[in-house]
Amino acid sequence: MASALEKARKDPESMKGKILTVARRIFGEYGFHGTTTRMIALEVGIDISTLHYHWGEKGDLYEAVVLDISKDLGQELIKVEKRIHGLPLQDRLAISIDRMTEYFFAHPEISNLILFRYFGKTREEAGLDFKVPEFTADIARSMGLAKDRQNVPPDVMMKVLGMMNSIHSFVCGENFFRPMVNLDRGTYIDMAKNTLKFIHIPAFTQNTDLTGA
Amino acid sequence: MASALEKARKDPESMKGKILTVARRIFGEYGFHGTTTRMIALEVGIDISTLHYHWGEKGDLYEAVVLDISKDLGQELIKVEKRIHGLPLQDRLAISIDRMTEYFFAHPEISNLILFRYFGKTREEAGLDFKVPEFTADIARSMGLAKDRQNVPPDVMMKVLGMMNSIHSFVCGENFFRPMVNLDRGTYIDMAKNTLKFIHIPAFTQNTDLTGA
DNA sequence: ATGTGGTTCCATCAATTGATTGAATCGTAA
DNA sequence: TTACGATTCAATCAATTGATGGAACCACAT
Repeated sequence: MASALEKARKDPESMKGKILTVARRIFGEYGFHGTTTRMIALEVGIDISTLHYHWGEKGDLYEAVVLDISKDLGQELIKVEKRIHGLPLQDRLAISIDRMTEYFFAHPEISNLILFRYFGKTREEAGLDFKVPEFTADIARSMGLAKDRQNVPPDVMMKVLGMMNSIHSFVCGENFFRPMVNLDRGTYIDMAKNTLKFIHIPAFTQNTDLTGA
Repeated sequence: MASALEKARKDPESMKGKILTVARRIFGEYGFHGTTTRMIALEVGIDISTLHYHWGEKGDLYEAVVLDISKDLGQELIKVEKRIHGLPLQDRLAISIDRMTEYFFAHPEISNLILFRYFGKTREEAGLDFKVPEFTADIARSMGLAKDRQNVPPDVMMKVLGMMNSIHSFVCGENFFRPMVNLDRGTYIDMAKNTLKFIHIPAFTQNTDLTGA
């Protein structure tokens, strides 16, 4: 049933919505196994039975969170795509990196959950995924690096993945990295953006072909 | 007591050593909370009480794993540093990326645990860390991007962090990314290396200064 | 007020999990 | 062989955790 999720997404003030919001954050911070239903319920200020009443078992709530985030991300990607449509590659890259970085820093639980999904195994096999392959191919296409979303060359996929992962890394690693460079949050975000642009734009615009095996 | 760890490191065939080896992998795959002492014991083929006899409580074993990996990584960095000493920047970067990528792909649990350490919260506060700040500063210095390991400029720190994280991402994300690009392991690793060099070398060698706020 | 459907919480359960105890086992030196 | 320390395991405990049942509560139409 996507109806439960749709209702929660449309009415964030409802109990379903409040639980979903908190669950996104807690699952993002602690991962699936590190999160207990009691942690979420406590944060919302409700009993665990209320949580189960609305979302079923823990795994179902987690799937709802993944789906919720996947939808948000998809919407954001469409917005960015419209914004950059028709611009020269250099500008498309710069604007995309700025906006996506801004977006993920505003919603760090998205980056957190995506990285957890990539890297961490769950004891019970997880069925649902983040549509990362589709999103990645879409980004490649909207960047003008591939004609259509099918048949994106592997090296382009790798570059796009590398770029997205770089953003996620700076977002998820903020608690760890920011004390290292001793910057306030705003400056850290700006520096992340500039570093990302500085690093990744040349990778897509330079002509030298080093990617051949 | 570092003596227990030292013994395990010197004699990987000992029970302490076998447990440590398995623990590295399992903790890396499932994270701290996702790993149970029974999973480790089962894999080693022993009883959990034997595991506790050798390593104390779960958190102690995890700390030993972190310390173990930190030492391995430190040794590898020293090797790389010797290898690239005196070479021009371009070569230092290329060789470092090749070797570090090769190394992490050969020991993916190191990348896994580092990323878990960065990104995931543990319910009980973890005391020990990976000496990432020191390592990062060391890398910056050995790259010739800073005079000494103190006072590495923030933008250089960010670039180095970005580079290291990119490597970890390709390593940790292999199970997720490789099916997307449909490559065998060797080709995937080669393409990761080339992509990393292609992306990061220009970031350190080009003159354009985009990092200023 | 009365009933009804939807919601919430208290009490509780079963399974999992980290950890310990005490008995058995093994290697080895006397 | 015997004795002793080190190691291993079966059995067990207490705490945590996911999940449920049933009573209480609430809003609202009749």
